[in-house]
Formats: sequence, structure tokens, C-alpha cells
Amino acid sequence: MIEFATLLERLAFTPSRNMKLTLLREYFSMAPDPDRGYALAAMAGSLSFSAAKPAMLRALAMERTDPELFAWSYDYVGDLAETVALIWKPERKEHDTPVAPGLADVVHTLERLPKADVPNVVRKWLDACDTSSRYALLKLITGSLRVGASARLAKTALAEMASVAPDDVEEVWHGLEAPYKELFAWVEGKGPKPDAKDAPVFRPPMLAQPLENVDLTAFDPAEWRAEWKWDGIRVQLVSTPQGERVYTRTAEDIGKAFPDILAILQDLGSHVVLDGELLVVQEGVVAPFADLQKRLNRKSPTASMLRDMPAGIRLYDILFEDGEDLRSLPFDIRRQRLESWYARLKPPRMVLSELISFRNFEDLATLRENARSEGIEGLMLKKADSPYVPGRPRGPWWKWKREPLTVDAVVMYAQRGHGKRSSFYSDYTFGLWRTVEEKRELVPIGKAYSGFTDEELKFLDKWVRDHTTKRFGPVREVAQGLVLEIAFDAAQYSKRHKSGVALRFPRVARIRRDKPAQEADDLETFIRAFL
DNA sequence: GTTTAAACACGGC
DNA sequence: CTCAGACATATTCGG
DNA sequence: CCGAATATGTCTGAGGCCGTGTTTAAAC
Repeated sequence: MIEFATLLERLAFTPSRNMKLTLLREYFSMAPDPDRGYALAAMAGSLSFSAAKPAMLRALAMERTDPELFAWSYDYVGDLAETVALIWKPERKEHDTPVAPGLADVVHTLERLPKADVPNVVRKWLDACDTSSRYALLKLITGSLRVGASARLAKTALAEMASVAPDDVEEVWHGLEAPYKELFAWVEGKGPKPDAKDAPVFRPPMLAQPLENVDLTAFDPAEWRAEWKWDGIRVQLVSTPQGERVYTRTAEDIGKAFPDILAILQDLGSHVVLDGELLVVQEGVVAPFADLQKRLNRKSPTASMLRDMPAGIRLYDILFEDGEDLRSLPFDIRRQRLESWYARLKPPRMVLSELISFRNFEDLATLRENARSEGIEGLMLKKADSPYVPGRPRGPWWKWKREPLTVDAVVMYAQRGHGKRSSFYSDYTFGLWRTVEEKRELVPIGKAYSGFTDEELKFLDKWVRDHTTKRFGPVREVAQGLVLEIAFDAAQYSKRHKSGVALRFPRVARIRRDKPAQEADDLETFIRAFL
């Protein structure tokens, strides 16, 4: 645990990416198995302990600290693990020389121990650790490390050890589990490259960059293909002799929630890996994203759900066919392979993603702006010769979403942020005007926290401090005097806000210092325009 | 004791 | 998903 | 031609709303 703690501490204080890579490489070559494997898993976010959660840590901290003091400290520090690590006063008996637990010990214990016993063990560990190890232990339990290095950087460090490309590590990663012994053996030249063979493993998908500040006139329309950008869930369908899977783009296996799709894959009996968009399709019509969400996290869908919200797939791409890896082939060739595969197998509930024909990008821009129908959020542009590469390379694929909508809203409340924003009021709840019994009042429609620069954050923070009318713990109510232009992708009805509406992807587009609060938008106008 | 509601956690966008 | 910022690397510019 | 300035690419952290499932607290 001490070595891991030292690593985290150094990472957190090193801004340089190259230095972080060096630190990681050094740690990985120095630390023993299985510790280093669990450290890697922690950085990659693949550790989760159902018996130990942030709420439990907060409860433990409360045993030793005045709740009020703890709340203020947490508010100030902005990070639960750091707060508890600092505030914890170890209770030690005399002549007792406590030994901090090893990383592998911690992981094994937390995985196996009955939930009721976990607080006692964690308390004992916290007493035995110094501040730095305590911080590492707590970070391990809270999950998100946020120490300036995440999964990708850790994998890059491993790749450098083996003198291979980071994508090679990414490729073998998903067939493996903590503590990743085979992976370390490979990068140290002591073992073969791990091979998933015919196992139904996840392949890192290719993602698109947003099309911003890109000069389309420099593009040759003949070299580009266009498709609709569907508002569903990007999935990878895997069918091998060893089994079938439905993966999300972050490798979550969601097959249980979509047995209808899984059954189709089984019936196909074709050894393929497909890329597509999962949607709820009712008689050929794509249902709103909310319907898909209802099915997404269910352990198993009810019979009525399977009937009323049937899942369907828009096929984008084919990665493997009969075990052959097609990813290095150009998009156009893969598309031909996809079409011929589709024609041969005729899979039910799947349709090919339509290739939109266009003469020039002006035509396409018109299509994009008019694309406000259900289920479509814009266009995808794909270069005809682009191979399928993992990650989000700049150049081959672009997502060209519709222009966001905007509304002028009034700041009502502000809240302190976390982490590096813990000393700023960085989240703003804003509202629109509503007239009740001749009285014009503000009702909240959402919160936003991004879209402003650090400079603007300082202005907003000061404005909040100078115009506070009430305090509720970390939240401040402010005078009705500041208008924000809020950009958002869609509006929907919601129970979350008093106004009954909510925004999808809200962000601050502009601070309207010039606009009096009274001239901000009305809820009624908003609903008429966007719902 | 059992049912109901609220709060938290998670992963989708 | 969004966005801004930090760092690293690639490219261009000025001497 | 080389070093400095600028542009571009990649990665990171901060956090929004939604629905489901789980756990905890409150009400019956």
C-alpha cells in the first residue's frame, strides 16, 4: 500500500504527462504481482467493491469527527477521500506498531468480507495507515481516483514497457482481468501476447470527433460518406462459437437487458463482430431515447416491455466476419462486406444504416439543420478510405450534431464545486419567469457548470458572493440579477425541477451582463418553443 | 415486522 | 454526453 | 538552417439529466 500511495501522491503533484508515464513505468517494473495488477485495475477504474462505498466512509469519519466540522472540511477540501485521510485521527494503543495493509490484501479482503464486517476492518486499516496510505486506501474504495492519470495513461505506460502501441494493450485488455498477470508477463517479455482467440471479447470501438472549427470547403465530397447520427446507444454485437454478447461502447455487457437481440445473434450462427446503434423501434419508427433507457438498466425486461418496446439495431460497420479481422480495410470495403453479410443472413430487427447521398456539403448542412425528428441528432461524416481504429482519432470520422438550442435564464442558486473547483461557486441553478396570480416569479429549469472559462468562473464566483441573499449550507441563493444564455440539445418534461421541464446537456453559452433579469425568457414561451 | 419513500449508486446520453 | 485547460508534438516563421 | 512561436492533437477533470436497482430511513 505504501508504494501505491507514493505513486498516487507523485502523480497528483506532477503536471507533466511524460513524468507521469515515467512514474507509472517505474512503479510497474518495481512493484510485485499481484499488487501492481490491482494498482493498474484501480487506475483503469475496473475495481469496484459492493461492500464498501463512499457513504460508509463518511459514516466512519463521523464517528471520529463532529458532523458540522466534517461537512465544512469536506466542502473546503472538495474530495471525500482526501478529507477523510486528513481528518482521521488514528487511535492506537501503546506499544502498538501498526502495519499498513498491502494492496492485494485490501482488494482480496474487500472482495470477500461480508458487508457487515467491512466497516470494522476499514476502521482498523485507517488507524494503521499514515495520511498518505490512508488517502490511497480511501481512493481505492471511492473508485474514481482523479489523480491526473487515468486508464489510458496507465495502458500507455505498459505499452512503452513492451515497446508496442497503446492500441495493442487496449486490444488485449478486454479479455483479461485483475491482477493482469499475463499482461505484465507479456510487457516484460516473459510470456506470450495474450490472445482472446474465439472468445466473445469486446473490441475498443472507433469514435468520432465533434465537427467544430473545421473547414468543410477543403473536403472533397466524393471522399466522404454521410449517415444519420441516431439518438440511441452505440453497441458492439459479438457472435462467436463460444457465445454472444451485446456491449456498450464502454464495454458494459448489456445482453441481459436485451434478450431479444441476443436471441437473434444466437440464431444467426455467424461468427461476426458488428458495430451499430441500439434503438427502440416500433413498427419501423424509432422511439425516443427515454424508452430505450427504460429497458437499459433492467435486470430482465418484462414481457410487455419486450412487446411494446422492441429493440432494433441500425448497423454501422462490421469488424470481424467469420473470424477474419476487417478493421484495417477502408470504410467502403467494410461497408460492402457489411451489405453482403446482411443480404446473406437477413438478420431480423436489424437494418443497415442508410448512406445519405449528397452532392456537396451545403446540401448536407441543410439536411442536418432540418433533422429534428425523433431519434436523429445530426449527421456522421466518415472518410471513405478510413480504417477502423480504436479511440477517437481526429480526421477520419466526424459527428456533426444539430446546432444547440438556447434560452436566456436567470441565476437563482449557486453551489460550491468539487476537486479543483472546491473554492469556487461553480454550479448555477437557473430559472425562467412564470406568472402566478399576477406575480412574476422565477422557477428553476436546470443547472450548468461548464461552458465558461476560468476567467469567467472568477467573475461568476465573485458575483455570487456579492449578491448572496440566503445561505443553505454549501448553497447560496442570489439576487435575481444575472442572465445566462444557456445552450442545450433538447428540452423534456421532468419531475426533477419545479418548473416541470429539464434540459439535455445544458451548458453556459454566454454570460449576458448586458441583459436585465426582467428580460430573460418566460417558461410559457420556452415550453411553446421547445416542447 | 412490513411496506413505502427517500437517498445513493451506476452507467447511458 | 459537455466544455475548457494543460501538456506534448507538429508545423510554421523569423533571423 | 535552426530555434522560437504558434497550431493541432490528446488527455484530463469537473459535472448535468435520465432510468433502474439497492440500501437505508420513515411510516404504518
